[in-house]
Amino acid sequence: MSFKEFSKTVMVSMEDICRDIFHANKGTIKVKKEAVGVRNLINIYDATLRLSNRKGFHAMSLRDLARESGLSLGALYSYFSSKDQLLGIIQEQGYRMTTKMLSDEIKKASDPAEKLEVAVRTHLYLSEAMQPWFYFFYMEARHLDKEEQKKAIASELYTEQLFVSILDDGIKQGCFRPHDTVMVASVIKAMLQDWYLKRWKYSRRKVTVDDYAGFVTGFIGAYVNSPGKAMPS
Amino acid sequence: MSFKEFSKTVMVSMEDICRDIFHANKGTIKVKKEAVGVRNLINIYDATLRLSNRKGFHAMSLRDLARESGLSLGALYSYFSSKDQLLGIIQEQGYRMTTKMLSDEIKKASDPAEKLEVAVRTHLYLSEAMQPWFYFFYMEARHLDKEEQKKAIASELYTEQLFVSILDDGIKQGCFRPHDTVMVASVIKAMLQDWYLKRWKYSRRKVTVDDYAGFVTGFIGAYVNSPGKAMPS
DNA sequence: GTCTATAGTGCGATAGAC
DNA sequence: GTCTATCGCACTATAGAC
Repeated sequence: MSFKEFSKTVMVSMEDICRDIFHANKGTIKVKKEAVGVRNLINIYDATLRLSNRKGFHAMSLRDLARESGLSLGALYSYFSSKDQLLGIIQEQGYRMTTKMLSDEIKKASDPAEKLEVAVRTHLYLSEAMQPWFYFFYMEARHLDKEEQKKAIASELYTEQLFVSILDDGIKQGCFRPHDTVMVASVIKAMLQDWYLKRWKYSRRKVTVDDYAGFVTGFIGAYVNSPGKAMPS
Repeated sequence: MSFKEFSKTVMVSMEDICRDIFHANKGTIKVKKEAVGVRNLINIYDATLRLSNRKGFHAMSLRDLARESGLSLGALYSYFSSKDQLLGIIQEQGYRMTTKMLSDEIKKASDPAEKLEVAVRTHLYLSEAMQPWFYFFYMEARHLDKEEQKKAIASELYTEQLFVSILDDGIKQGCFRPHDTVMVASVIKAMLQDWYLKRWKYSRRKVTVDDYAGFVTGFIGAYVNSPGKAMPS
């Protein structure tokens, strides 16, 4: 599957995400009409990601946000109860959505080698389609309160664990050579994260997400695949 | 060379760094006595890194910094002319020092395979010895003004280029198989950065920097080394 | 060289009109 | 449901005593 195909089938629109959040946070969102609420949430989150990813969530003032989203300062408070809560809502919704989509896609594959490639591709495609969200998750995680930081860490470890399981299975079934699966999963995550953290670099070089996915898959394969068991000199 | 040996021979003390900065910024630093100046710079930068890495540079107030460094608000302004300048000083000095140390160490090695391993190890050891600095460079780069952001990008690309050159040489000399050296250098950087960005994870797992260096070297080797030219299934 | 006190600014959050 | 006006506070930066 290429990124283009992925976009058509799996693509979640900003509107879907915001509708989800709208219903999940009926307690704090004072606006009752879905059409109005969702439309404004789109504006608000969109503006938040744009401003935060430029200069940091903390450096973004609610006055900035009001201007960029087209709402007034007062109106913003109909959609969240404090600036910190705004941060929390965006983060938490993000984990829920991305971990779910990743697990769902992996289940579709059968043998470990295929699962590994699907997991890599899906993660990259997701982060490509939702780059501002992923960048935000990574860079703003430390501004969460203690309780929510735990969720961020859990999310990181959960994704990593998906890769560990695939690798362990592959070794058991003999299609991967034995290796330290936790370490390999760690560096796989590092490579996947580099894609959305350094987008400026890859864009400049005209490396597409499909190029990157192909390269990373091959790079991992050279280490884990069993056939040429020859170790480096 | 292990990290322990590296620490003894190459280790730069906080004091050396601060003495460098003290002399390089005589213009803005109002204190004239070196002993006093350097001692307080150590306190200030140490406190800045500690507070910033916990909750972000922007979220750290100068009142926080005064408390943590043991100086008064007024005294702080004898060591920098604005909060933004403090950020700039720490960043710029960091690039200067780290790129220099990295280049110097690489020059000592002869053949490409050895150079590659030395570059990986040196980068990891440096970031281990100065973890708060490296974390700070990465996370606060976007809060720099435009001029200084260019320097940050240049620094990232310079380090990457060191790896590209080593890989290109290795291919030319036949000890590495032909491959996309720019892409390989990119993911090498991603793996090196993961070490200081996710220290909590590796500490928790009791992975030492020597463990990580050995693993990463082997992981790269599986892809670039020529002997077992067998490509994955 | 370091302190305390404070000027001046811009923030998050709220109240109440429409 | 959205607006404008404003409160109280915390911030960066400076002035002037010691």
